[in-house]
Amino acid sequence: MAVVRQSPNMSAIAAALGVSAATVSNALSGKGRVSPELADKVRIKAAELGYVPSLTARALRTGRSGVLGLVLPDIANPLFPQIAQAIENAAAAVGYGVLIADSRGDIATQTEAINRLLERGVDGMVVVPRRATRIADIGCPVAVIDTPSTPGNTIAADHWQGGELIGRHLVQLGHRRVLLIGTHRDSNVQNDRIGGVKAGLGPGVDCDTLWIEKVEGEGGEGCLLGLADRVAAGFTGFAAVSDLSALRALTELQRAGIGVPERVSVTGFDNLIWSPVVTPALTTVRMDLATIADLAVAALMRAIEAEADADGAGSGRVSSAPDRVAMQLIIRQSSGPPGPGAAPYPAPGPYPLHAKIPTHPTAGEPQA
Amino acid sequence: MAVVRQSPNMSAIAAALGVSAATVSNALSGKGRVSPELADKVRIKAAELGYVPSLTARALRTGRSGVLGLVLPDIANPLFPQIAQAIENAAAAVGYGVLIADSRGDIATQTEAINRLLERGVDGMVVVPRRATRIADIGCPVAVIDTPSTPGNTIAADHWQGGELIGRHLVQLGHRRVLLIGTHRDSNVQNDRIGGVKAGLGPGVDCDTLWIEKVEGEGGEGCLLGLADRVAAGFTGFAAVSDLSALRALTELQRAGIGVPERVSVTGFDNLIWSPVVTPALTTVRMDLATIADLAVAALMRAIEAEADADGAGSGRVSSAPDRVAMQLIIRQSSGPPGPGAAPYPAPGPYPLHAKIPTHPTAGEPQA
DNA sequence: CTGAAAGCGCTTACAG
DNA sequence: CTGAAAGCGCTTACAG
Repeated sequence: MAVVRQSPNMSAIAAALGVSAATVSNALSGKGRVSPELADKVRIKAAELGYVPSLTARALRTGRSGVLGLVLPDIANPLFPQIAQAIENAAAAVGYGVLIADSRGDIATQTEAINRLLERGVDGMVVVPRRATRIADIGCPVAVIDTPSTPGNTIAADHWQGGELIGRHLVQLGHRRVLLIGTHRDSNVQNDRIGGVKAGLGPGVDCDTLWIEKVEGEGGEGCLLGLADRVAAGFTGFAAVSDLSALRALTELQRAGIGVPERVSVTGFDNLIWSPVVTPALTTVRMDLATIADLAVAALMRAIEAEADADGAGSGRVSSAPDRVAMQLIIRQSSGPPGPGAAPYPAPGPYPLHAKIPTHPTAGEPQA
Repeated sequence: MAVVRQSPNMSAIAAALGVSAATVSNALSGKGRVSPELADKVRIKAAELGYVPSLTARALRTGRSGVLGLVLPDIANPLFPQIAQAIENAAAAVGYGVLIADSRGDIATQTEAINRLLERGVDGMVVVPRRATRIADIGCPVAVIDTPSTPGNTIAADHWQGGELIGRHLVQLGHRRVLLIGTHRDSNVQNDRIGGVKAGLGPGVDCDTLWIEKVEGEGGEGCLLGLADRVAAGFTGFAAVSDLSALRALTELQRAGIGVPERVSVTGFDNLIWSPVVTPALTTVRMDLATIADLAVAALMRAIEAEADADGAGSGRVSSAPDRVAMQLIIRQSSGPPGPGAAPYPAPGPYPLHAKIPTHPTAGEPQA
């Protein structure tokens, strides 16, 4: 029962050329020791035959799989797509593949997920730890993306500095009473962001923090945050520590008839997909995920190299020189001067119509 | 230069027990041919030594990698997390790993992504094709998740039926003039959904379709859809074909001072993360992604088996008996009877305060 | 500059 | 019921 071969192997190329497999290997890997002419012939023949190297065989031989694991705290997190995309790109750029593992927000599952990845022989892994979790030393290099203030962190966005950006922005707008909105008291990311916002606001601003303990759970649905009361109490700035909370705040305020941004400002974090399209568009701050991913992968590559050289298990958390990358403020319409009439905000209407309205839209065919 | 061994191999177990590696293999795989007692001894010794099988070696030997590829049209799609999670879980349940590939919404990149996966030796792949794209036969089994009406589709949510659910809901609420909102004319998914909504609304309802051509591009930001004019023109139902568009519609209407759901209803699609938390919470329809993923993976497993048996390349698109799975309507506050005062919707206030407000919130430490 | 040989860790006919 | 042997496709010292 011969295995179905999808493409020729090195021996086939070697046979076709009357040389040895070792020579084909050397020629293709470009590690020298083969005359330029022969190397060319080999390359040409390989292309001609549609040769695709077996990464599995290479992995078995070299002990390196060429695969990185990505474990995320909660795959349902709206930030996940961006992180996954950034890591996948960074990994692909250095010839690595990415195996995903979902930890479903659960600590036990996170450990299982890591083990599954280990069994599959990943050379290293990127983990975005579930909040309030530390990653133990496992059998391979690990790059942790959390916050700069977390022990064991490898690389992360500078959440504190991002918070400062928001704080300064709000104070410049003239806000003097700001409500911070977070969802998880035990999240390092959120605490850093909140610390940063307060620092950015400075001592002259009165602020309070509202923790929405379970934004997702049953009962979280449709439960209002009491923001209208806050407005009545004099709050004019609402700085959510995530775009999801910001959206929640924005819609609640609008629903209560409170003008954003004429009367109050709302800001978020992370520049999630909806932030540019809601009305008013959400002021937020974004992470440079591409850079973070590049640095995380680079750190992993260094550790993997080192492990191979040192022969000893260089496994463990990996660190890199700059452990934080700056966040960037994106000012949109949801933040403006406090108080009625303070800003010349473009009134809602007339509405520019940028979309075409077909008279006879085409529909797909039903299959029933 | 011995490779760093993280765990003993079969030979080590065999040596420790004075038996052959073949016997260890047979005992561990449970494929019989080993006395129960010996098998037990082997298992115990394996556990004792912390044996972890090398999936790479197994892959090389059997020609099966135990890995599935997942290629997504646009990893930034907010639905991605749910799909990835569902596929990862379904795959893990049958002992498979999942390698991701990002096609960045680009057709050429989609092909590259597929090739990268192929080179890594995936046994099969799940692809959610970019809209208006067909997946050519590649060298391995492929499960396509698109729409039941798309040729080559393996399994998908019944988008048309989901649309019908929305249509019927709106017509029951009394809406007689409905605006459908979509973003991509060439999307089979959106066209099926729109067809379904129209079918559900029936002939008695007047409807029109608004295509927001580039919701993401520059210039899409903050550009209003002219919904207030639509309301003035008598539209009371706004059925978006995605929750993102629904959110856009909802906030635009709110911003214009139009009460949702007292005056108009807004509905979405997909039950994305924000739909339960906005105010008013979004009525939407959800796919049963877990079932879809299970069926896709099961179809792939069958094809992989068949390929091994048939010896010939059974590669190509895979089909399964039921190619569609029903969608489920989730009624929330954003949809209600049309016209002012028609519904006893709970007025915005007094606000129940379900969140605790700490006096001295703890902040993380700045690292500057 | 090129080749023969060994070996990564498994699984699988085949013999005993 | 158990073992010796071959081999998946590579890479890497080591000889020539």
